[in-house]
Amino acid sequence: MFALVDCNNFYASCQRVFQPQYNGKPIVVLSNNDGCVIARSNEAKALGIKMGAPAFKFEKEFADKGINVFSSNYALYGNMSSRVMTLLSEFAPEIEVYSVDEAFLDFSGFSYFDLQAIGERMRKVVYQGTGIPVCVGFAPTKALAKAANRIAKKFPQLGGVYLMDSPEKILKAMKWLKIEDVWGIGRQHAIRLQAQGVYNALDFTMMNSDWIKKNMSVIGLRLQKELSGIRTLELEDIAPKKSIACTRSFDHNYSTFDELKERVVTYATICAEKLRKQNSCCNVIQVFIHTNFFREDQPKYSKSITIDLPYPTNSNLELAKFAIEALKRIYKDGYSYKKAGVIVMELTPEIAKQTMLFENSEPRHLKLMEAVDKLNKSYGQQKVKLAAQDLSKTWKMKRERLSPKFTTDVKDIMIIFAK
DNA sequence: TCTGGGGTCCTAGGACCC
DNA sequence: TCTGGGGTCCTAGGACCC
Repeated sequence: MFALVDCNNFYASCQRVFQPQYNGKPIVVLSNNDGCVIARSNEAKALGIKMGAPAFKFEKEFADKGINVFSSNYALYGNMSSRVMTLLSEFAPEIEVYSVDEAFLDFSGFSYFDLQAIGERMRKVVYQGTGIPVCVGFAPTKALAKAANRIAKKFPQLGGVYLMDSPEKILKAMKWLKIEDVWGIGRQHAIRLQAQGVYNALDFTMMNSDWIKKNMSVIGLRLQKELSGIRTLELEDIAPKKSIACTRSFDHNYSTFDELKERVVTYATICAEKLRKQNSCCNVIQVFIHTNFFREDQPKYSKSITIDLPYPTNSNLELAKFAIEALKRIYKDGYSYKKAGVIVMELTPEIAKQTMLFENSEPRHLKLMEAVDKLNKSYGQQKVKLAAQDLSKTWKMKRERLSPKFTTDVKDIMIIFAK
């Protein structure tokens, strides 16, 4: 059996851990720039707040309904996530951290154990150790464990744990699970499947597999097997990333090359830093810029460019240089830009860099970057910058309702007075 | 005024090779 | 009248996930 453990309304729950006055109250968490809703507590869901709702359109509704709004605080969520995962990893020999708020655990060989009891114990231990509520679904395949978890979440009377351990239970669940809620079926596939008369997971398992292969590729076929109880997916190891990105919307429109250059250079250095963290170099860099897609009253422009690098690198200086080069080739005067991004691809291990015929094959700026990373680690992100990042400018993301970083910043650690 | 960010995988079709 | 066959690699685009 696999278990899928998923944190309930994760970001919203993180906000509550150190601010228990919001327990039982509706809260939402906004994306970067306080853009749109990306997490909701159950109370907020019940009040009809939709995922992805743009915050500025719902200001009034938030106020009227007494919904508490938070800017996203990724430092807090990341740290809470690793605490949850550490606790979970004690329960099974293998764990796959599938995302920031969920993990698969492999319980094969546990046939003489009481999985229901183990599930309940996981919930208790995680809640006690972190304050984060989780739900647990057990099933013979990963796709079914996803379904079991959904059932544990949807039916509170189950106590947060659902053990899908018999063909009857699987059948019942597959009848209940709507096709659009199946893990791996997105909007497009759901529409096409419904047109074929497939409305739930059971219909899908009984479907002609030629149609599935043709319209959903081998991924669809695998999913069909998974839902029929045939195991095709195993736990996956943590692999180094194949691409790394840093993309951001701006708090207001930018129109000059220099403003964009400052942003793009900063994004490039962030990519470089992430590369060094996983000991990779990149061989390709992509830069894009675009105007605000939502504005009908402004001229639209969107362009991206991909550049092959002459040598693999993870140096801030090198990547900044190539990013500026790329930006020069796509920047056009006369537009108001809303977003830019840098993506690095074709990653290779730092040690396996190809020796160059005409270039010095020594990895560039290795020592320098090591020093930069050390300084930034001690004194804070982006403390050491490139001159092209315009030191006088302090670029700010809109984060008007940011909570303290309760667990990752000494200044924000709570002080408790005991009488 | 104000609408997120970061990933993965698969396929078809074109270019190219011998 | 007649114009091969068998491959590989790369890219763009589409789908999905959190």
